Amino acid sequence: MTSLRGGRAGGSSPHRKRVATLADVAEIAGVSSSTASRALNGRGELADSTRAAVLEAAAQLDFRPSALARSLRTRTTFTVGFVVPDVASPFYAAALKGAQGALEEAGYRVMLMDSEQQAAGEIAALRTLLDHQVDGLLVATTGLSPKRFDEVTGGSGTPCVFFDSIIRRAGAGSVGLDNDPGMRLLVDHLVEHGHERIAILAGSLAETSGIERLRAFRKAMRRRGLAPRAEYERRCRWSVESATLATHELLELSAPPTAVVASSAELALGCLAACRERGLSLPGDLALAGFDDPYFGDLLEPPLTAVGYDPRAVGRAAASLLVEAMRDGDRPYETVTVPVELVRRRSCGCPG
Amino acid sequence: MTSLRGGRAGGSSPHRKRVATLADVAEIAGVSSSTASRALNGRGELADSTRAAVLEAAAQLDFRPSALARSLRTRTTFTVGFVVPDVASPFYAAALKGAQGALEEAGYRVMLMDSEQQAAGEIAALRTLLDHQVDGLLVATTGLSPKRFDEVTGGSGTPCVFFDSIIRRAGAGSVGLDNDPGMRLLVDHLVEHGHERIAILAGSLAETSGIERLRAFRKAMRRRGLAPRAEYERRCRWSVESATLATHELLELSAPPTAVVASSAELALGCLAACRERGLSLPGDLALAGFDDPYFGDLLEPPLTAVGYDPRAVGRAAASLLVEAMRDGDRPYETVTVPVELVRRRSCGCPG
DNA sequence: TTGTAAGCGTTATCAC
DNA sequence: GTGATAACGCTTACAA
Repeated sequence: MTSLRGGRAGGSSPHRKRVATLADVAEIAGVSSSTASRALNGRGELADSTRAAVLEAAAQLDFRPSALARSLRTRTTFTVGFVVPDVASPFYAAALKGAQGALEEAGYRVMLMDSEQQAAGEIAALRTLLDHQVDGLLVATTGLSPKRFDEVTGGSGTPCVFFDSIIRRAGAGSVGLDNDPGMRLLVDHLVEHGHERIAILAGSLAETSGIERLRAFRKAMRRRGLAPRAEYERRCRWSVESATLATHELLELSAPPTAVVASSAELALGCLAACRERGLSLPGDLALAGFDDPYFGDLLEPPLTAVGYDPRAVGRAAASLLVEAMRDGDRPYETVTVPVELVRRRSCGCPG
Repeated sequence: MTSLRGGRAGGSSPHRKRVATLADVAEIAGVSSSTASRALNGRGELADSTRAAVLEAAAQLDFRPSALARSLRTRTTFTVGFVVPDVASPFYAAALKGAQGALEEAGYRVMLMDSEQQAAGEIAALRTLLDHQVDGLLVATTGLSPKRFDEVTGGSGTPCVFFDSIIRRAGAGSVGLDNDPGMRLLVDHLVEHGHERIAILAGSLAETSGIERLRAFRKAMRRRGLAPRAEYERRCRWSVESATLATHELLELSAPPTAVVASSAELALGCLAACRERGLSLPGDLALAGFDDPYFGDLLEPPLTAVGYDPRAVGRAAASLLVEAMRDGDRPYETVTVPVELVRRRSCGCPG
């Protein structure tokens, strides 16, 4: 196959026929490039014959307009930036997929950046995206301060919609989850199973979902007459490993909890892993319920009781909000909340 | 908050200070824009004092060069296109993450497209990416013909590296998995557990991994003196649902298999789900082993025996190959194969 | 209905 | 060393 690459005159690839430009199309069609442009974009009135000629020339040359040149001129890229702490997380991957679909329908492409759960990464991502003149931003922040966020994006006026984790007083809208009711569902359910010593694997408190879920947990506990105990609140990074560690710590307490609530799918998985390492069986030795119902939640051992929601809907909603904001810069701030529901499976103590 | 948006002179956003351009920097520094450009890019020799002045002006204005304009001029975007059948699949999500890391290090950004497991989607994705003049392509093809692929990308000469699924005689390189040895590992192991009636949940045969794994399965069976039976070969789409269905069909055969090999994580999960629906218990009623070890494989019931590998390494390797190809267009075609290993857990019949 | 010309924000070539 | 000037490929007033 290397022999195929033999030809070398003019460029690295033998097949590279200099790609056609608008001027080429115009020339072949025998018109000026402005006319060609109009014909191709359906703007202005032109003679049917002219339009046909241009279209034919374009087809003949397999003309593809340069998105770069067009964007430079029109100051619109039809590209939106998507920033998440971790694309490999099932939640963000699904949200991305949902957003993709909605954006594509509206004619937008997505440029993806992974902040690696770090403020510095997020800032770099935003900078890059703005340098590329994205028309809008979809971000699940790792917890930037409003001030910092403004410093980075302030000048551009690029609309931004937050999802999952929000920056206050910033952006054109946000979509979040029903964190408070969700947590309450979890706690109430565990309490109904007779638990009182309930611990929480909380996520990073730099992020909205981390904070809100922890607060909601405390509130739900109090509402049930249960005092939240500091040693039962375990702050983790949003990773399986981090939760495994935290669960071990919890289980080594002199009065270990009888149930735990995990703030995310990763954290629930970590809890499961820790129990397996210790030879504990759920829900007998420890009951577990999580916020986030991963698509394989049903196939785990034990099947995971969790608060579920449609992660794609989150992405989709955020994308819709953004599209609206991009089309009309002066819309009021809008918030969407995606509903959640309790999925009872065995890990909490419910029958299989 | 709406009240904050009051100011209206000059634009939709009150804060939008017209972003600085190179010309602005040049003016403040008291030099021409060519000099400013050189100073900022460290090209050519210039007086230290001049460089300092330019740098200061740039800092003062918070100057950010327009990636668009630069790309238009230099014909390089430092962007690579990434095309996969389904971003939400854990494998592709992980591969993406791996590629991201490697590309970012080399100074590239990624533009992501989801082909939705369809040739049409893939073609559209490639077109869009090329319209944006990406410098390179990373694609897990859904099975385009070499001809079709060439028609779409041919003119551009843009280097392309395939991963997971390959198009023959196309692209600058590819990274795949050790499909043949992997399948053999799976089949041999099941045979050692005493199975003879082994079925396969094969993926789409339009894709390399689907075909190669099916072929490898047959080969491994024959090597063990077992004749592959047509009714034990079930072709699926790469989805949990599709595999659930196929498993039910398998189980309704008059002589159902005693073991099944799944060609991907999704397919293994589908098999698990079907068994659960039928109240069957693994590995007693049916043994299962899969190609692909999802990160939660250990926490399933039963824990999944599988051929595992590092999905991020796949992305990373593909990205490295691509970076090399982008830097030097005339490198010979290169292939990387990522090794696999058998992870014995309980679903095959091994002790927990 | 169509053409001319200016310009989007850079970098590259060539003088000075 | 530094500055004009001409692209890069497109859109869009403004003229004709």
